[in-house]
Parts: sequence; C-alpha cells; structure tokens
Amino acid sequence: MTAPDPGSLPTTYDATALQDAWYPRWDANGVFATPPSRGGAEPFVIVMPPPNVTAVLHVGHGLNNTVQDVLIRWRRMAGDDALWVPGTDHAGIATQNVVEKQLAAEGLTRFDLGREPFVERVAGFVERTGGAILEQLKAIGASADWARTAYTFSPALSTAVREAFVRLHEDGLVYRGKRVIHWCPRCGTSLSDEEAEFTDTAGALYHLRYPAADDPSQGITVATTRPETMLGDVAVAVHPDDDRYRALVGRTLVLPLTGVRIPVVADDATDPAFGSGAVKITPAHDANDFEVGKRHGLPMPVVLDAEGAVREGEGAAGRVPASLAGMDRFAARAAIVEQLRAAGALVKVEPHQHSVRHCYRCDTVVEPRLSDQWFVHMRPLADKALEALRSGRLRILPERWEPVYVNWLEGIRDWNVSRQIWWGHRVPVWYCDAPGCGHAPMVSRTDVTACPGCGGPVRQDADVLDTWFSSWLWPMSTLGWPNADSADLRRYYPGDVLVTAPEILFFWVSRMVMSGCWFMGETPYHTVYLHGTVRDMQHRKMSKSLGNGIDPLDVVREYGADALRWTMVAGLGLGVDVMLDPTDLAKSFAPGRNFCTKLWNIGRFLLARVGTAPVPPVTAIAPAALTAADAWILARLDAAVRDCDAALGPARPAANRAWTDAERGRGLRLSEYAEAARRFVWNELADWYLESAKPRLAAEGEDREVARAVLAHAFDAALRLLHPIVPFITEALWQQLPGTPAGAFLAQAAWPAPRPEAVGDGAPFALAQEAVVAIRQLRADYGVPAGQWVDAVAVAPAGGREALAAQAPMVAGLARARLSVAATPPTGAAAQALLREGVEVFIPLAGMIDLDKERTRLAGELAELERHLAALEGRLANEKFAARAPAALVDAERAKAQEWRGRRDQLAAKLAALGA
RNA sequence: GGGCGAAUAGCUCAGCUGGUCAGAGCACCUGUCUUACACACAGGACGUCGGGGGUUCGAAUCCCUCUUCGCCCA
Repeated sequence: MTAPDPGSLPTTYDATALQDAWYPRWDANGVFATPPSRGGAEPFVIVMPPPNVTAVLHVGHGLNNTVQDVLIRWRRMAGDDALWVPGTDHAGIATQNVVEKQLAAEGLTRFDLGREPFVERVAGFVERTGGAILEQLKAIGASADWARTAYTFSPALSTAVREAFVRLHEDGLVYRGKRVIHWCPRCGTSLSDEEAEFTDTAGALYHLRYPAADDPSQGITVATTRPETMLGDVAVAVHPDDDRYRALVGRTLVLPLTGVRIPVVADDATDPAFGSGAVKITPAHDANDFEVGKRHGLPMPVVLDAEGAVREGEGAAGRVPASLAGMDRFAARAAIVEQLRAAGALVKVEPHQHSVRHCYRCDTVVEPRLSDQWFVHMRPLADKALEALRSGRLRILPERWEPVYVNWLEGIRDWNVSRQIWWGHRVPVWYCDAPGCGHAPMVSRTDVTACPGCGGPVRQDADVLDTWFSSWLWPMSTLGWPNADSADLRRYYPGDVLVTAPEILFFWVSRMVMSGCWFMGETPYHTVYLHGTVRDMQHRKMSKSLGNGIDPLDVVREYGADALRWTMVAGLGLGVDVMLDPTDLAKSFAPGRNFCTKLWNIGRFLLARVGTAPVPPVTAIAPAALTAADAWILARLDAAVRDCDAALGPARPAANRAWTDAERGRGLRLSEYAEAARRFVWNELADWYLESAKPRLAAEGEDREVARAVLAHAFDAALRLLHPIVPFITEALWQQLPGTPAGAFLAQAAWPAPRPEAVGDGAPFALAQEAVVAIRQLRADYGVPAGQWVDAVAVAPAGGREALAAQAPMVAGLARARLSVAATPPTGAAAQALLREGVEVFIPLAGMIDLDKERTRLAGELAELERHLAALEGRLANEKFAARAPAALVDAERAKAQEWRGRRDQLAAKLAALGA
C-alpha cells in the first residue's frame, strides 16, 4: 500500500470513496484482530448481540453496532487489547418459519420432507444466505474481529449447549414436567413466558350458566373470556367464604352441550369480586386452573390439539361433540356461544378489556396447553445474578433499569426450554423403549447409540432447545467454553460491556449473567449499556409491518456511513430514544452529513495551509515562541480531551472488578462525548484558532512554523478524538497530516492525553475573543455593512495593553476592525462595550451613532446588571447565608459582587457621559 | 392490579450527590457568496424548569401530594 498523495484531497467530500478505500485496508492489515502480541495490554471485550442468521440489517442493528464500534475503537486507541466478538444466532423458530414458507410455496410441509431432510434443508439455506448481515455491518464500519465470527449452531457452540444442559441436570436444576405452557398453534411449539407477549385486546366476558345436576333450577353462572374451553372444564371454583355459593360447594353441575358432570369446589384463590365470583376450571388450558386442578386432584382433559382446533385429546373422551370436532378454536368459540345461547345457558355477554398473550415471532394468539416440557429451575441461578448486581460486579446503564432487573429476578419462574420444532439443538436425552428394560432416561454429553441396560436401540428426545438456551452462553461459548483450557476463555473472560436494547433484558441479558455466574463463577461483563429505540416522528418503533423503517444501507449510500454514525451517536443521550423521519432521510441525517462536510472542509483547508513539509512536535517548541492563540487552543484541546474522557469513561471499575457507588453511574455518555469533540474541532479550532492563524500562515518566518505545528497537532488530536464516531473521514484526513508515518492507521493510533501541565491558558486571546464578539454585536446593532471596516479602540488597564495590542491582527481578521489600544477613551460619539477585567471597547462611528439608541442599550445592560447585583447583595446581607454557607462560596460571591459593582459604576458613568 | 420512570425554550433532550443551572443541538428570525465550507459564517429572539404544599440561608435539583404521559410485570 502506498500512502496517498498528500495533495490529493478531493474538493468534494465523497463518503463512498473513503469507505471503499479504508475498510479493506484496515481489514487486510489486521487492525481489528487481537493477536497474541498485544498480550501486554489489558483486555477490553465486547460480545456482539448475535443477529438472527437470516436477518437483514435494519436501523436498530445500525444503532446497536455503532455504539459497540465506538466503544471498541475508543478502547483500541486507548491501548487496550480490544476484542469485539461478532456472530449470528440460529434463531430456531424464526429460521424454521422462513424455510417452511419456502416449502409452502412448493406446496410442501416439513412433515412431507421428514425431520432430517428438513433440518438439512434449513442448514443449506443458512449456509447460502446466512450471515449476510455481518457483511452489511462492515458497510457501517464495524471493526469486529471477524476471524472469530461465531454461530450458535456451530459444532463448538453446540458442545457448549449440551454441556450446559447436562451440567444443570447434574446440578438438579433441569427437569421434565407436565405443565400448562404457552403454545403457539401456528409455530407448533411451546414458548417461554418471555416469548408470549401481552397485548391489550378488546374481548368479551361470557357469562355461562351451569345447572346443578340434582336441581336444574339451581346452578352457578361463571364468567369466562374463552367460552370454548368449557369443553375442558372439570370443576367450578368459588371462594370458601362466599355466602352466595356456600350451599353449592360439593354438589355437582352439568356442563351444557356435553352433559359432563363436574363438582363445585371451594378454593381461596378465587376472587369473589371478579365476574360472578365463580370461576370455571379448565386445568389443561389455563395455568391458574392447572394449579387449582392439582390442589383438588381434578382430571385434566385436553380439548384443543396442536393446531389449535377443538378435538378430544388426552383424557377428553366424550367431551367434544361431533359437530365441533376439528373446528378451529375461534370458529369453535362462535359456534359454542351460539349453541349455548340456543340451550339457554348463555346469561349475558359483556365487553371486556384484557391482556392476551401473542407469539413474539408470529403474533398468533397463544394457547395455554398442557404438555410435557423441559424446564430449568431458575431460583439458584437468579440468586447469583442478583448478587452480581448488588455487589457492584455488574451495573446497568441507565441505572433506572436496575430495579426492573431485580424485580424480574426476584420473581423468577422456571424456564421452559423445550421447543417442539426441528431447527435447533436437540435435547440431549435418550430413552430406551424396550419392554421390560426400564432403564432411566439418559442425559448425556455424547450421543447415546445403545441402551446401557439392554443393549437395545434408544430414542432421542424429539424436542429442541430454546434458542436463548444457546445465546445465554454466548459470552463464554464464543471464547471456547466449556474447554477450561481455552486460552481465549482465560484471557478474555469475563468481558467488559454488553450493548443492547432494553427489550431483551430478560430474554437474554439477565440469563447471560445467570449462566456466567453459574458456570464460570463470574458475571460475563461489568456493564450493561441499554440504548434507546429508534422511532419515527410519531414516536412509533420502526418496524417492517408498519413500513416506517429506515434501511441503514440507503443512508450509507446517500450520505455515508460516517453521517449515519454521527447522527445516531450525537443524538444518543443515555437510554434516550432516537427519533428519525423515515420519509425524509435528508432531514433526519442532516446533523451527520453537515458535520462530515464541515470536517472535510476544515481538513482540506487546514492541511493545505499546513502543507506537506514536516512539522516539529509542539513539545519541541519553546514556550516563549507560542502566541496567546497557541496557548489558548492547546488549553482548549486539553479541556476537550478531558471532556471526552469524562463522558466516555471509566472503561472498567478501578479495582476488584466491582463498581464503587461513586463510579457506578459514570460514563458511556456518547452524545456528550460527540458534542465535546465537535465543539473543539468546529467551534474552537476552526471558528477561532484557524481563522486567527490565517495571517500568520500567510507570512513567512518562524511564527509560521509555530502555527503550522500547533495546527497539525491540534487537528491530529481532534481526528483521534473523533475517529471512534466517524472512522472513515478521520482516517482519510489523518493520512494527509505531515507527521503520519507510512503504513500507520489512525484506527490504531493512540488516544490523546491532556498535557501533564498546561503552559499558559492564552488569556489575552480569550480577551480578544470577547472584543471580537463585542465589535460584531455593535456592528450588527448599528447595521454596519458586513464588508465595511471600522476602527476600534480598546481601553485597558496599564498591565494588559501590550498583550491585547498583539491580538490586533486577529481582531482585524475576525471583526473587520482596526484595533488600537489606548489608555483613555476616544473623544466623540462612539458605540461602546464593556469586557471583563475592566477593558472597554469603543467604535467611533462618525455619523452613525444614535445617542438615544446607545443610551437605551446601555441602560438595559445596566438594569440587568443591577438586578443580578441586587439579588447577590441580598444574599450576602443575609446573616444566615454568611453563617451557614461554605466559606469558599461566600468568598467567591463577595468577589463577584465586588466585580459587578465595578462594572455597574463604569456603566453608570458611561450613561452619565451620554447625558442620561 | 403491582413496579419503575418521565414531565425544563416550537422539537429532542443535558442539568450527577441542593449555591452563575436556566443550558445544548435542531427548528425559527435578520444579515452575509468575508480568498475551506450557504451541508457555511455572523447576529438575534425564545422557558414564572407540569400544578400545589413542605424542608432549607438558598430548590429545576430533596420530601409530600395532585395531574398527565410512557415502559415493564401480573
């Protein structure tokens, strides 16, 4: 690779060209890799939340991965052994759905193919199309260590899944049980609590009358939102203290339509205030009823099949009338309601607002259904995850999510990990079906091929494991777990930061903490950073179904990856949602586009002025050779570096891998970091220093060399500060700096540090800035044409005149004013302004001065000053303030009052001189 | 029903453990093609910090309460 020709910066900023030029070079030169040679550095590890293997990049991924890239590039530059592990997730249900849809187009189902051919087909599909999203991430500049790209269904990570299952079984935490679980009839599988999401739905409350068997004139009215489940009713429960029903407890009711006889039971979990106070009990199709059924030893007939149709299942003989058998649940609801109405059993129907669970993958209404499932007993794991947070080894930002995390873990329920689909890690349990053998089920790390008892064939459990059962191991499995000898695992576990969205705090984040604590004895990261959600202008979440999404690749093509990244990061307050308008990309991404264009122009102009000749390091310049402007910009740079550091860090807890209370809420303020860096390069370096340096650069001589050196140094540092956010443009500009060694990359350059001790703060320059601002204001007030030069006289105390006079060229350039410094004010009419340190600026404007206007202006200024002064003096006059406020504060307030009084007197004198 | 959180300029939000804290960006108004940038430069206007009460020498900042929103969980 040859260094680009320094004179070759194109006039127009071409983001695409920069991206095409620099990403391949970084990649080819191993900039993102974490070779053993960096072993001396401290590791900093982020594991990428693995996108679904079939996913395509959306703006949420863009935001999530940009944040991670900013952090990893920052730490890489800061000298850490920075590792960002990328990868994808096999996404059991989602991926299987995609392939099933393809099959459906061919008129086939997975059952037509059979299990193994189907799984092969999915694997082939993933092989061909999977992981495209990782290539898309490169387009937005993601600097992950691609050589370590992982996949939850790879052989290595599958080993981890099996190990985890077996070990939890050995620990007594895995069990198989018959429970009412959430069943998605469309996906044909069970779901965990987290995968069955509540949606508020306008439904109806049906009041059904069940007559007593021995006296049809008596009976009980029950209220239900799912009348079709009455086919599976086995009892009616009432509260034991409910006088309305006391006489009926123990008697028998007759189910309408089927004539099935059921008892009335007393159960104190019944809410007498809800509906009629009597509740029908359907143990096989309602989780609460299941508990009631167990308490009372009731049967549990299954009346809905796996497709959600009404059908006599286990224990349900005689419960489904032939006219209804095979009817879909919603059609059956309508039919049953009609039949009940006809039979006179329907008392009334009321509108009813309630929450209905839907499948998070396909939005189908979830059906509670009794079935055999594998569960993980979570209490012991959750306790460890709680301890991690309480001990400070884990923090969550923004901190307001911590109580949410705690609340969920404290009420944790067992995790249904089995799924009745084919695409996924098969449950590692084998059964011997041989009659008479009776060998217990075998839970095994390795495949079991023959029964150890009878030597006969064995059958593996048909279920696969929840995809989250593999992703909860991600921070360990990607590093080699369960191989305890893995060098990566030893070096890089535990990692540092997890960046994700709050939606998967329970699904994934807390479970990773649990698995890390349980299997490795340490939380997998010390910081969870939960960023906001990308929303449209109506604050709606962007989604495919709403059609309000933004394709990040469109943005990259039109405005560049840097503009995309800048817009998102600069707008990213901690935990704050990012609002973008999908109908107006130009407006949405204007902040990033504007900033990149500005930076490009700063760079182009600055680099052209600095030229290609070598510059000395600023540390080699004699302090006496530095002008006030130089001292000022170097001091501003120090402040900018400190601001960026404060906004970003600390990168990790100072000691013992545990956050102190003082550290806990600090850092990861990406928008503040962006603003601090932006302010420096734009408002300070470009607007003031570069402008003021123009005359120096135009002249020949030693001072020109000083200005070149300071410019090069300040811009170099600015590019370093900005690089994590806008990597491409900063790299391209940095390569043009005269000091850049051939073959070096900004992506690997050192993060700036403030000078250990400042050499002056450039106070005279700051004073001249005030003069420039004041003159500009006066010019605007008096409508002086922009192109017209004016004279300006600064009246300063004896000590400061010389330093201020030295700033005259700067004032000339920035305010179009010929500045002279004098001991006394000029005679005649002049517009005037008061600066700090008693300095006054006068602009004699022959014929332009309006005395009334000037008086009004000064009187306004005086009035405001007196208002503030009065408040201040009132405070100082308060004895209690003097007595109780900190002495330092009181002193500062006194000094301030002193200064303000001086100002007031000066202003008053001016007004008097104007004849006011 | 339970829990958490938010209400600060037209918009999106900073303001951490009470003392220039009334701010930033965008939008808006006015002027300018000032030898890199009109995707820019310069200047300007804009808020009794949701209502009420309390603690304090002092509250946007702490406490109580009301109102309105949002999120999570059941």
